[in-house]
Amino acid sequence: MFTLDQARHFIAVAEELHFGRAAERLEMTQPPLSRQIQKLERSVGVALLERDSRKVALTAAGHAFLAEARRLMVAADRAPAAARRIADGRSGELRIGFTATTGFSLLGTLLSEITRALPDVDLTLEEQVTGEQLRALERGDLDLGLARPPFDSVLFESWLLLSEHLLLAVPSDHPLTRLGRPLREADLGDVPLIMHHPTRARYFYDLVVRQLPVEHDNVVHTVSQILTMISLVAAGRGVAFVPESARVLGVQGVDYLRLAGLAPDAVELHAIWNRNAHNPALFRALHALRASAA
Amino acid sequence: MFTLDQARHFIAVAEELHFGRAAERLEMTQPPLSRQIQKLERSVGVALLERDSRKVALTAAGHAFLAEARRLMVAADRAPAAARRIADGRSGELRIGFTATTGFSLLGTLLSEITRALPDVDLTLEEQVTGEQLRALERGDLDLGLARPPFDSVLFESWLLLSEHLLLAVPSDHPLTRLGRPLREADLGDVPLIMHHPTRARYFYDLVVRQLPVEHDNVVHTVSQILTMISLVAAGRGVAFVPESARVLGVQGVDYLRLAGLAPDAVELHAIWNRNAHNPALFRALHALRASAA
DNA sequence: CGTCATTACGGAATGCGTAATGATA
DNA sequence: TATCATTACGCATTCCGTAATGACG
Repeated sequence: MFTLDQARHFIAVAEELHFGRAAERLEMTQPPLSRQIQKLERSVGVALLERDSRKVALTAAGHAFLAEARRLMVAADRAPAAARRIADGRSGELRIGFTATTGFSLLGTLLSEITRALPDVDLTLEEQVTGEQLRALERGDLDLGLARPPFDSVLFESWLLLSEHLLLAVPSDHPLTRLGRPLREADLGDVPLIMHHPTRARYFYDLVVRQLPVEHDNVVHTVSQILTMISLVAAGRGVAFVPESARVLGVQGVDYLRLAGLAPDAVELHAIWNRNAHNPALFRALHALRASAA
Repeated sequence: MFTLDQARHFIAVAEELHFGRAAERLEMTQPPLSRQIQKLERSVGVALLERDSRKVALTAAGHAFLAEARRLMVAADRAPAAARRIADGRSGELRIGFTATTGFSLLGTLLSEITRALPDVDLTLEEQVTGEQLRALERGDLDLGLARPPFDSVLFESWLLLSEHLLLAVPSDHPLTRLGRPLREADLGDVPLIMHHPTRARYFYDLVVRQLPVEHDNVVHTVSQILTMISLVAAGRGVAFVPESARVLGVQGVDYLRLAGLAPDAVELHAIWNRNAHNPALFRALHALRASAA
C-alpha cells in the first residue's frame, strides 16, 4: 500500500513534470522524491511517469492515477476537518424534544436562533410529552428537551426559558366573557370544565389543582393536549385552563380570561439536558441561546 | 498529516471497539496500535475514542471521522485500480447509479448500448435513490446517475432519457378493471390506496399529489419502492400509482389502468452527471447514447 | 488478581540529505 | 559538459515487538 505522502509527491511531480521543481515545492531534495515515486509505482504495479534524463511525462495510467490521487487528498483533508467541526460543535446533530404547547410558543424563535448560530448543525425535532422527553434525555436519545417540571435535578440540568400566565379559555359567547373583570373562584361554580389528564398532562393537572379548588363534578372531558382543549372549548363543550401562548393558535370563537388570585407566570417552560451529555453541539447551542437571552 | 495506515487502524478499532481484537485483526500487537491511534488523534486535534481500561467508545467526532476514513480507504483502493485498468488496456471505469424503478425499465438496454459501444470500459452499478445519487455525483463517487427531478441544474447536467405514463395498478379482479374506459377521479372515491413515502419516494409522492386530489383517508400503506407497491396490489391490499414500466415486472394478478386527465408522459427519468466531471469514459458513453437515440 | 490500555525500552526498518553515478543532448 | 534523474551511503527518525506499569472491576 502506498502512503498519502507518496500521493502528494506524485501530484507535485505530475504537475511540475520536473523532479527538481517538484522537490523544491515539497521542500525536499530530488533523490528521496525519486525513490518515493519509484516505490509508489512499485506498489501500484504500473509505470505512472515516463521519464528520461531529458523530460518527464505522464503515462495514461499516470493520468488516471493523478485524478484519483487528487480526490484522495481532498478526502484526506476533509476527514480531520469533519471531526474537528463536530468536536467543537460547529456541525453535527442536535435532537430536540418539545411538547405540543411549545410548538406554538417559543419553538420557532428558539430554532431560528440555533440555526443562525450553528448553521451546520442538523436539527431533529420530536414532539414528546415531558415524561417521554426525560426518558429520552436519560437514554441519550435526545440532546435537549423543552418541557415542564418536575424533573430530577441530579440527572438533568435546566434553564427556565419562559414563564407565562395560566388563562381560562372560554367560548366567545359565554356569559363569563361579559364580566369585564378577572374571574374569581366563585364564578366557576358549575361551569363545565375540560380538564388535563392527571398523568399524561401531569404538569398542568398539578398546577391547576394546586392553585384552584377544582370541582371534579364539573369535569366533562379529560384530555392531554392543549390544542384538543382549545378545540373543545371552541365547540362550546366547556372551559379550560391553558397557557397564554395558546392564544397564538388563533382558534376562532375562543376568548382567554384572566383569573384573580392565580400566581402570575405560573406556567413554566424549561430547557433541559442530561448532565452527562457530551454532544458539543448542545453546549454550543446553549451558549448561543444564553447570549441571545442576555 | 496522518497516514493511511492510521486511518485503517482507526477503522479496525472503531469496528471492534477493542484494541486487542483490532490489533489481532491488523496482525500486530496492541502497543503500536495504541500509539498510532494517539498519534492520529494528535494530528486530527480532537479525541476520536473515549476509552478507559474497561471499554472503548467512539466520540461524536470519532463517528464523523470514521465515515470519512472509510471513504478515504475506498478512494485509496480505487486509485491504483484505476491506474492498473488503464495500463491493462481497458479504458476506464464508469460508475452508474440507478433507482430501483430504472432497473426494470431501461437500465438493461442502456447498459447493453454502453457495453457495445465501450467494450473496454468497466461498469459499476449501484442502486440508490435520487438523493443519494446526487450526493455521490457531487462527491465524484459516481459518474452517471439515472434518477428523477428535481436536481440542481447548476451543478448537474442532464438528459431526459424517458418519460412515461403514470398508471394505476389494481388487482385483476377489482371492479375498476371492468369499466372499459380511462378512470376518472370520482372512480377512486374510497378505494384503498397504497401511497409513496413523502420523503423517500419524494418524486412520485409529489407527482401524484400535484396531479390528483389524494384522499389521505384512503391511504392504507406508505412505501418507498415500486416493487413493494406492486406486491401489495397483487395481494389485494389496494391500488397504487406506478410508472408504466412497472408492467415489465410481470407480476401476476395486477392490471394497469389509464387515468383520464393525467398529463401524459408524467414520469420522467433523467441521465444526470456532474458538470465538473472529467472521466473520459463518461463522455464516450454519453456520446454513444446520443448517437443511438437519434 | 485478571483484563485491558498505556508507557518504557531496545532493535530493525525507513526516510532524509549529501555525494557519487549514469544517461542524454 | 551541462542537465537531470537515479543510485550509494551515513545519520536521524520512526515503528515494531517484548516487557513493565497503571487503572479498574
